[in-house]
Amino acid sequence: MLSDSERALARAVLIHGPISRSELTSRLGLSPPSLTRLAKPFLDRGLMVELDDRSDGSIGRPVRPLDVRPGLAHFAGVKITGEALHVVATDVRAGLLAYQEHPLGGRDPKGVAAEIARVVRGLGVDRIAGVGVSLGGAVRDGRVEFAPFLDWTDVPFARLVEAELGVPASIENDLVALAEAERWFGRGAGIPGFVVITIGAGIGYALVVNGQAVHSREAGVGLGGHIPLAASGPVCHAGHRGCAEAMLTSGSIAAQVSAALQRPVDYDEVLRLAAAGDPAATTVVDEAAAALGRLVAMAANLTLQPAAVLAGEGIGLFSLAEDRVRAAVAADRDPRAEPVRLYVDDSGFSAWARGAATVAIQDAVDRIDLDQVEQELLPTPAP
Amino acid sequence: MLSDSERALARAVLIHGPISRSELTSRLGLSPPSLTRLAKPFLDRGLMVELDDRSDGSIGRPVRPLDVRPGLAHFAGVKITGEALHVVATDVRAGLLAYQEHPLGGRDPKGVAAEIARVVRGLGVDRIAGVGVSLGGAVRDGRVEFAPFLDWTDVPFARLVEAELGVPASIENDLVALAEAERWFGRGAGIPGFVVITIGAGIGYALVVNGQAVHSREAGVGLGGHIPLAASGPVCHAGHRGCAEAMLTSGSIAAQVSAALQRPVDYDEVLRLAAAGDPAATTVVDEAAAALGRLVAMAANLTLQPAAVLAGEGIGLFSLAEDRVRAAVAADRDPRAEPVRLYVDDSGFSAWARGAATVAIQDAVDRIDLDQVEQELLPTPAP
DNA sequence: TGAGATAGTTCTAGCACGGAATAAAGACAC
DNA sequence: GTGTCTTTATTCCGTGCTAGAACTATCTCA
Repeated sequence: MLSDSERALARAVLIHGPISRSELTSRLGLSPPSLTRLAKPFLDRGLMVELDDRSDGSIGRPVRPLDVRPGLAHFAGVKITGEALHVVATDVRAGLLAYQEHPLGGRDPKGVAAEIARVVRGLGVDRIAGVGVSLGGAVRDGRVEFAPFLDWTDVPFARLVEAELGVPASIENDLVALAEAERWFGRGAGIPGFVVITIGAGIGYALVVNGQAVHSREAGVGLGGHIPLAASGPVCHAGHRGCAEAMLTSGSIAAQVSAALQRPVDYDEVLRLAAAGDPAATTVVDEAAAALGRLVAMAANLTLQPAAVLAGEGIGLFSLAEDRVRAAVAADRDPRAEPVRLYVDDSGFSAWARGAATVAIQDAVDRIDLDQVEQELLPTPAP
Repeated sequence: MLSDSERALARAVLIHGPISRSELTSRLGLSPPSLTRLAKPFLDRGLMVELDDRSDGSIGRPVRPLDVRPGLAHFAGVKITGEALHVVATDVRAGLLAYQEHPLGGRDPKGVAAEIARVVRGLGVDRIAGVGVSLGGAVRDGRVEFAPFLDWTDVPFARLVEAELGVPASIENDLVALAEAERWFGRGAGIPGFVVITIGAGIGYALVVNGQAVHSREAGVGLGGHIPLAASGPVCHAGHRGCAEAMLTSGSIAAQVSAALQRPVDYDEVLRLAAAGDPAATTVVDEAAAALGRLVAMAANLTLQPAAVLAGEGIGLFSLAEDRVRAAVAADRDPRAEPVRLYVDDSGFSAWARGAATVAIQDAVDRIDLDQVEQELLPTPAP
C-alpha cells in the first residue's frame, strides 16, 4: 500500500508527535523536496494536519509541524488473562480514553470473541478503526498457536474477532505487545534497545534490540520467570529455589508475609505494611527488591542493553524500595559498563491492554491506502 | 559507492556461495530483470564469475550460479591480546590460508602497528585487500576508545595500521568481530539470532539478534564474565563466588585441579586428566561443564534466542563433557521452550583472527566502487 | 522432434529521489 | 518602514532504479 518512505513518514509523525518537515529530513534521511511530496497526500486526504506554530522568537521562516489529525480514529485493546478481559479504548497514540475489566465467562474461542465484541461496543467510543488482542502464549500471523491459560491450540483468533466486531483485528503475545507499546508510545520511545520486565501475578520478560522488538516463539513461554536470583529464598511451584517467580510474584510475596505474620495478607497490604515499617513485610520486600535488581542487571548484562522498562500490576514494589533495586542493579553490573537506566511504567493493568491497542495501531498504519481513504475523512470540498 | 541493491547482491553472493539469479530474486526481493542488470557490472569487472552448472537432471533451463571470482583478493586478520598477535591470512570468505602467532614486543600503538605490518607481510600471501584488527575493549569508528589489556585510551589505530601497511584497515571489538564471523561465514550462518560465548583465558560474550550483531559499547566490557553460575565454587578475582570467570576460565580451572592434586597442572593437562578419568580433574571439569550449560541457558532465556555458538581456545571442555553441558542447558530451560541449539567452533585461537578478517571483508564490500575496479582485475579485452 | 518447464534477458514506462533555484515568512538593523 | 538575513518549504527537472511484458535460452521428457 504505502511505499517505504510513506510508511516511514506516517510512523515518524505518529510517534514523534507534531514534527516539522525539516526535522523529518534528518530523521528519515530524505531531502526536503521528498518531504513536501510525501506529506501532501496525507494532508490532502485529511490524515494529517499542518499546525501553524506561531513564531517562537527564533529567526527564519516559522516551521509548519505535521501532526496526525486530531480524533482521526480510535482503537481498542484487549488483554485476555485466564480470568478476565482488560479492555481499553485509545486514540491513535495509544492514549487512554476508557478502561474496563470484565470477568471472562467461558474459554471457548468463539465465545470469547463475542464477549470482546460486546465489551468493545460497550465502551461507548465511536470510530474504532481496529482492535488489538494480546494474551500469554505463542502467536503468529493472527493465530494463537498455544495459550496455556486458555487451553487454546492453533486458534485463528484474529479472524474470529474480526467476524464478531466487523473491524480489523490484530493479535500478539502480551509481552511483545507491551514491548511494542513502550517502544512506540511509552517509556522506551527513542531508546534503541531495552529489556521489559513485568512483575505481578507472574513474571514477564520481553526485549527490544536495534529498535525492534524480538518476536521470538520463545516470547510465549515464561523464560524470565525461573532465572535464579537468590541462593536462599522460597521455592516456586516448579521447584526452583530463589527464582524470579519465587522472589517476585505477588502471590509468593503475599504468601511469605502471610506465613511470617500468621494471618493472610494480600500483595497490596504487604506494600502498605512495608511502607509503614512492619519488619516482616519490609524483609520480604527488601529481598524482592534486591532480586528484581539482580534480574535487571543480569538481563542488561546478557542482552547488552543498558536500559530497562519495569511494568506490571505489581510494580508498586519498585517505588517502595527503589534504592534497594538500584543498589542491586549496580552491584551486579561491571563498574566500567554504562549504568542501567530504569524506566517505570506504573499504569498497572491498563498497560497490557494499551499494548494490545498499540499492535492494532501499528497494523492500521501498515494498512493505510492513500487511494482509498474513507470519504468522510476528506475535507469538505469548497462549494 | 554501491547502491543498496548492489550491496545486497554482493553480500548475498559472498555469503551464500554460488547462487543463482533466480534464488537471489526471492532472497533479495528483487525482480529477475533487476538481477540481470545488477549482476552485469560485477561480471564485467571480474569481481564475480558465472559458473556453468552442468545439468543436474532437473527440468528446465540450467541455472548459471553467480560466485565470487576465485582468488579475487585476500585479507589479513589480527587479534591483539596483551601478550601476542594472532594473525591469519584468509580468502574472501574468511577461509584460512595461514595462521601465525607472534609475541607482542611492546604496547606502544605505533610500535604495535608496525609489528602488525611486519607480520602480515611475512605471511607470504599476496594481494591483501584489507586488514582487520580486533582486540578486547571499546572500539568505535576506527578508534580504540579503551583497551584495558594494552592500556590504550582513544587511539586511532586503524589509521596507524593503514599508514604502516598501505592497505585499508578496520578495527573492531574482538567479540563483535567473532560474532560477525560466525554470522557471515561461521556456525551462525543462516541463523537469525544467537549468542556467542567464548571460554579460555577469559569469558567472552556477544549477541546476534534479527540478523545483526549487537554493537553495544557494552561489548567491550566483560559483561558475561561475572554472571553467577554456582552457589558454591571458587571465587574470581573480583570476589564473586561461582561466577562465570571463576567456573570457566582456563586459569581458574587449572588452579582448582592444581590445588587438588597438589602440583601445578595447566588447562590442557586438566582436560587430558579428566579424559583419562582422574577424579579430581573430572570433578572440576564436570562442575565447569554444568556452569557452562547454565550460562548458555540463562543467555538463551534472557536474549530469547534459542541458539548458541561456543568458541574460544578453552572450548575443548565442551567436547569432553558435552552431555553434562547439554543436560545443564536443558535443566535451566523451560521444557515448553524450544531447545537451545548448540554450535561449536573449535578452531581455537585462529577463530579470533578470522573474526578480525571478517570485519575487513565486510568493510571491503562496502568500499567496492564499480567504476574504479583495478585494471588488473578486468578480463583481458579481446585483441 | 516438439511440448513443457525453468532461467535469464531485453525493452520500456513509471516513478521515487535529490539538486538547483525559488518562494515564504519571520527577526533584526538602521 | 524598508532592506537584509535566516530558516523553512516548494517547484521544476534530470537521473537512475525498478518491475511488467514479451522474449530468448536450454534443458527434460514423451
